[in-house]
Amino acid sequence: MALLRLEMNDNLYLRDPQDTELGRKIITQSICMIEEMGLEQFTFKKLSVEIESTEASIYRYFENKHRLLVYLIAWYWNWLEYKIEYETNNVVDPQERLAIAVRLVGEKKVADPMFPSVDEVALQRIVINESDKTYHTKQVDEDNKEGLFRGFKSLCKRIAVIVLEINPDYLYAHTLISTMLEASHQQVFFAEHLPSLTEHKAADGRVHSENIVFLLEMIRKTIG
Amino acid sequence: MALLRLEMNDNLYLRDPQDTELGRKIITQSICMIEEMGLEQFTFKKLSVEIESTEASIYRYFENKHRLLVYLIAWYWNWLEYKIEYETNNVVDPQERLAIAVRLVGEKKVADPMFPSVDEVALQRIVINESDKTYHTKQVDEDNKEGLFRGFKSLCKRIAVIVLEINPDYLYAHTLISTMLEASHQQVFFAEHLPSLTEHKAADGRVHSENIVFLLEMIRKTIG
DNA sequence: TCAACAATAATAGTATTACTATCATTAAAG
DNA sequence: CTTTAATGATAGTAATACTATTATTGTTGA
Repeated sequence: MALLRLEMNDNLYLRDPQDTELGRKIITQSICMIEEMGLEQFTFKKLSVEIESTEASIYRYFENKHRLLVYLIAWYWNWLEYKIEYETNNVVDPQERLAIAVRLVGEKKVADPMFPSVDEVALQRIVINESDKTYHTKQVDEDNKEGLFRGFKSLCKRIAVIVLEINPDYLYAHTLISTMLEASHQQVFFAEHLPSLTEHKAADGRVHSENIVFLLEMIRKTIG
Repeated sequence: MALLRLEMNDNLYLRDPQDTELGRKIITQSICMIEEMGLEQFTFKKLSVEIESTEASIYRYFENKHRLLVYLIAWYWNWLEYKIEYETNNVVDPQERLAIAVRLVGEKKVADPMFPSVDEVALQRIVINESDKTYHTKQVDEDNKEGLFRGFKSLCKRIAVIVLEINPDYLYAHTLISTMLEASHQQVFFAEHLPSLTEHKAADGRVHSENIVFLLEMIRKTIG
């Protein structure tokens, strides 16, 4: 199987981590550590110890840990969009394409052999736990100008377009889809930590399948 | 007009800030500062300078700045629930009660003279920008056990009950309402900072009214 | 009226974090 | 085989998130 590389916005990094051994180690190990200890406990110092490198070297790849997080999350959305594109290709019925997209967004991910340096399972957990922190900052607007959130916006648009194909008169396609994208991880978090906020059950992977049903039904009924 | 005091969970603070002059100054000034500079830039040191007190004194009220944020957000949800209770009292039609609740959740807030030490306008901005940070931490579960999120959960339940009155067979009442509560501030944030994610327009207070229309319609159609 | 008690102020100090800077070493490319 | 790019080693800084100690003030109630 040929190895792919997702095209990432230049501004996400100082030096492209996909280019070097050290870069890939940064990605692999940071995913592992952020998932385990959470973003706040994670530091470049700790990471440098794990990968047997130095803080200074990591700083040559990413300006700071926020940028690294944004990179990881952006990678996830790019990957998801690629998968959606791939799996909806040649599917003519927009209802069916919508169902595929929602399933791909909501399902529990498994490792993708196409990208051996990325643990997609752990990365999805990071998205569930930390992704909102990428834009809830004082510098959102500058970060946005630099295109750091293009992945998420592009994914939202792609699904919104399907919605508009189904019902061209629906006024809130992007609003609805960004709401559902957020709910796709928020509800998993709620099921695990604040279960009274949702009917979904965290046990096994039930949350994901229940959530897919919920989200798809919500979209279909809402757009009529 | 009689001054009220919202009943807050004891675990939210070390010493009740509503009891003392200094406590109220902490609340008033921290709302102002967090809104202005964002949670990350905000520190107890800076706050102590503004209120002409000391870090140590503030630490006698709140364990740390995260707890202070949780307190403020909890206050907001308690306040909202109180308003909903008040305004839906004696309204028999559940559809009408739902509409009132969604309007109160989504509308742009104005200062409530009942609580002079709280700037509700600024506090709503904090909810929009920072509220997700209250639970996206490693200690969610302990915090939740201490009841720190009771306000939000209680509000969610109250509206979910209305949904179930309208359609007792709907399976995802809490899921849908927690989704809509999140969307109620997320969409405002998007309109202001990532406008391609939403049809809502940030100009004036349009986001709020457009969002109310969107959210109510989404709920109504989804529950059938 | 005074004692004692609670709240706060003043001050200092610590460990950790999030960097920045400098210079030495290694590895790869021309 | 030399130049240069990447990395390593090491050091240092300002800010943060606290904790601790002692002094001062203001209130209460005996």
